[in-house]
Amino acid sequence: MITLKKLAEQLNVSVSTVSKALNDSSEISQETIIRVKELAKHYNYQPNRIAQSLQKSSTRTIGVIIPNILNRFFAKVLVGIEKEANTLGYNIITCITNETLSKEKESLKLLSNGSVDGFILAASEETQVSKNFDHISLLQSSDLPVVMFDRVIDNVNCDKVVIDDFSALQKATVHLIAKGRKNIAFISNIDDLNVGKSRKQAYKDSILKKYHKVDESLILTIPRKVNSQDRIKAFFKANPHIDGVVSADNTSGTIVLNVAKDLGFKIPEDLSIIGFADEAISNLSVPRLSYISQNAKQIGIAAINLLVDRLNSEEEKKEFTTRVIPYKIKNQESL
Amino acid sequence: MITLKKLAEQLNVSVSTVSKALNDSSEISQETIIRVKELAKHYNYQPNRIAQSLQKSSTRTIGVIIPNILNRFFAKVLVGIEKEANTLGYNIITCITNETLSKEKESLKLLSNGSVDGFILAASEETQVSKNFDHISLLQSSDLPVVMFDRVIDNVNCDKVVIDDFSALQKATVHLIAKGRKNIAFISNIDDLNVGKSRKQAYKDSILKKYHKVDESLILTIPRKVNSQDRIKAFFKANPHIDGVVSADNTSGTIVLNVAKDLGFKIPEDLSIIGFADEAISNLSVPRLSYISQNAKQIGIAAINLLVDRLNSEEEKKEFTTRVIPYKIKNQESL
DNA sequence: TTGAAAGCGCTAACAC
DNA sequence: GTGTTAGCGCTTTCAA
Repeated sequence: MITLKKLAEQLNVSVSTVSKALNDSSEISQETIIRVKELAKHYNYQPNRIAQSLQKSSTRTIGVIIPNILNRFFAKVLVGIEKEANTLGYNIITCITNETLSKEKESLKLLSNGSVDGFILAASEETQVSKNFDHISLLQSSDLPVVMFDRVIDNVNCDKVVIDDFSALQKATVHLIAKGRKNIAFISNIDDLNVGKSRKQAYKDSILKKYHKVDESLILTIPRKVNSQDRIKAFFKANPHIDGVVSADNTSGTIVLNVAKDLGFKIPEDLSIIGFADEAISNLSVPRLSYISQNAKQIGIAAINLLVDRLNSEEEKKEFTTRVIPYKIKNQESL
Repeated sequence: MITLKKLAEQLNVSVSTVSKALNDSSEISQETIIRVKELAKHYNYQPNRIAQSLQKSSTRTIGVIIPNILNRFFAKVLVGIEKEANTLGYNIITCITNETLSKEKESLKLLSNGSVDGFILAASEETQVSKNFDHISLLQSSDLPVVMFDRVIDNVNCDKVVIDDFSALQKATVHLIAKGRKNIAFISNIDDLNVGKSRKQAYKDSILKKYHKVDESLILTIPRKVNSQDRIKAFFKANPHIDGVVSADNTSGTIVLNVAKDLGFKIPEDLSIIGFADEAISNLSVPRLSYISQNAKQIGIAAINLLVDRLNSEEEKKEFTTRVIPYKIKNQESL
């Protein structure tokens, strides 16, 4: 590895001269600057990032803690974070908690030793269920800023990025009601999560408002890791009068569509379906699934920007903000 | 941030004593070790990783360069890498090239400045198409080891992890032939890639061997970013005599199944389908898609192990190895 | 215009 | 058993 010292030796100048020259310091003569830069280029010199980090006590690296990268939503958020981070001159270290509290704790601890300048985090399922947030609150005292997204925790004081889940589900449900659907089911495999609860409540409220009662038998909650297809098939066989479905998660909308079709439902004539998804998921079924788009990439971009803003703010203890990213309802084929 | 120095001041001993005590050096008395450790625990002392990295010139961080995290295969490989890396005491910095050569070059360059100890890399589409590999070969000279997986490049000399694509496709095709299928189509949205080419060739060879000629009109290659569903629908309308499909990628199998069903095909009676997928994808359709499983997580685990082995090998220039991870054909519902 | 020296936090060889 | 010192590669103050 080529270092300042080696360049300095070759040029018969001091290390500090080389350093200054490479940084275009006004202290150094043009001539020297050129000589130094030429040699540096010749050896393809890159300043050692670790040394810079130590010196500046700033790593320009962000820790991103995510529950599950196989969930397209999180994968997309990560894409947004990574891309925007790069343009801002940051790298990201990714930790996947696999929805466990222990890995979440460990990841925060392991990276809180100078490895990163801050965190972007979506809480794991286990964290939300167990209501154990000390490891996150504790970060406040280490002056490592945190931005939470999607899986945010009310009790933790930090910048946050969310979508308005409640309103999205309300709008989707009202959509189906407007189509004249009377037996609208709600299907979710994220009933443990805050977002899941909020989405369910929005569904219930909308149904209640229109039909004055909620039929609990039309609510299907599927635990993670259980085979959704079998559950959904049984659910439809038991409730053949269903004429609308609102899905609260990323996968069950597609499965509902295909299962119902297999059972003889015409879509959208007999059954309207809407789920959380994106274009690629929508494209997997015939007809294409109508969906609520969460603008996942935007969420990621907003998160990293909030974080970097805070890193750059002169410690002046800005108020924490919560940014709400707009959602969109897209594609009418299954409505 | 609490440092050795601060601990040393409080304890009225030297920094090196504290350092040695925390590392259980035999030079230090039990009594001191206990005193030091207690104070360290009290302050929740964590050694600064950046300082350690600088001192040891080893970061215990791996750069992972991936074309597209929204592709489930790569997401799964990443899960494998991340988990295994953590057990081995490594962090990973993830870069997503979005299938571009420029981002791939930039990522390698940016991380080759001491940020990481080595790389795990799957080449981008653009890299493979343009046959521009200098940025990868160049790493050899910087003693940063590389392990390539899946999208490997023959001309680059390094450790590699792959599956036997040729054999997998052969086996899948022969499977359909054995079911009596006579008009077997091949569908791929990865025709640009080496793996895509290899899979197509295996299909052709198998068909040729049995039926002595290949009907090129039964081969559908879809460029990335084009809407697969429309293409596949048109393809089936133009070729209603198709009775078998081998899909070379992660998504078209599901789309084929749903499109064909929508056009009136009974599956698997009228049409047998097999694709590259995993359980979750398979589960999205009715009947469930039969699939070739690439054991993506295993690929990731193998890659990080190869890399760490090389990092630990005493520079003795071990031969480069290529590990072939076994694939499996799973689920018979759509066959 | 250039160089010497200190220091970021840590480890390790070498004194004492 | 403990302390001193040097050094990892870099930036930056201060002196020349």
